[in-house]
Amino acid sequence: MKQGADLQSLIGYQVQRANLRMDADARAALADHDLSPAKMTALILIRDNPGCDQTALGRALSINRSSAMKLVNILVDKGLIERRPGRDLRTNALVLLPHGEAQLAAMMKAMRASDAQMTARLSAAELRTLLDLLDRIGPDDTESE
Amino acid sequence: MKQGADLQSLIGYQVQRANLRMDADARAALADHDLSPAKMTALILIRDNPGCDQTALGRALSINRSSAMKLVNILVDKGLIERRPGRDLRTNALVLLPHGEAQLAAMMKAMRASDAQMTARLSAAELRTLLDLLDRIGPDDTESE
DNA sequence: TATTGTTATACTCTATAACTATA
DNA sequence: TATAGTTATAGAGTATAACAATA
Repeated sequence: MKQGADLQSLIGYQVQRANLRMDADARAALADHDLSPAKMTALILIRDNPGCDQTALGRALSINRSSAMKLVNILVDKGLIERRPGRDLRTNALVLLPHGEAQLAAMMKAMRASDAQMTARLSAAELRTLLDLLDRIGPDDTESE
Repeated sequence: MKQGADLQSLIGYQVQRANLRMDADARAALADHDLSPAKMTALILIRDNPGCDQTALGRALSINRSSAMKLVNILVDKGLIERRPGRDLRTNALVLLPHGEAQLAAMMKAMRASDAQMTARLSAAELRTLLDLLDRIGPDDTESE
């Protein structure tokens, strides 16, 4: 299939294509671990923010409370995290359990290998440049200045 | 929420974040047009490859025949494309209809504006660099040499 | 045998709306 | 009033498995 000039010139489309390639490889790398890349991200966020509540986790993952609820249920059912009493009687405090920590370590290893393999054709300097450019993608703020 | 070193160093994660930001803006830009970015991409591919069949379209979009079928049904129902007799009696030839062409033009305009707005903080040279780096993300081929 | 389209079914992820308890 | 969690329900998008027609 021909990919015309319209598609080639859209940055958003090319970012999406790159993301699809990386995500497919990451999913394959995690296939043995029974968790999607997004669920692994959730585990990392909970580990790095112990005691966070579900709503905050959802915000960090760009999903709403209800979706965060489902995600947390799955991780709890698998014995990877735990809900503990939170800072008031409404909130849960999420913590990573030892089992989750162990599984996360194994997944991170597979994920790093996938990441390195997919970016093997870029030098360290190019990777730094890429991260910088990606980070600067976002709404133009000139109107609010 | 803290975003620890593990996440910051994963290129795949940062590509995904950038993609999420651009996709959200693109969806908002297309909200009036009743078609997702992926469906707009399908229209572009059909326009640039008139007479292509559903399976080829699916391959270009990284979805299987069955999913392509559903997508094509939606575009046909909206009067944007048409199934015509293909190169043999098994295949359909997909073509963009005038109505689809008009809607695609309007969507491209909105999409280009969104794309430009989200990349406004990058210079033309930086955008070229970004496209080059993104294009080089993919499986390392060294073992097959 | 292989391929294209098609249909039925199911799964994942996400969202909305409403409810409860708490603040 | 506002917020956190919860539940029920629904929609989009995708996949698998099977079948018919055609190659």
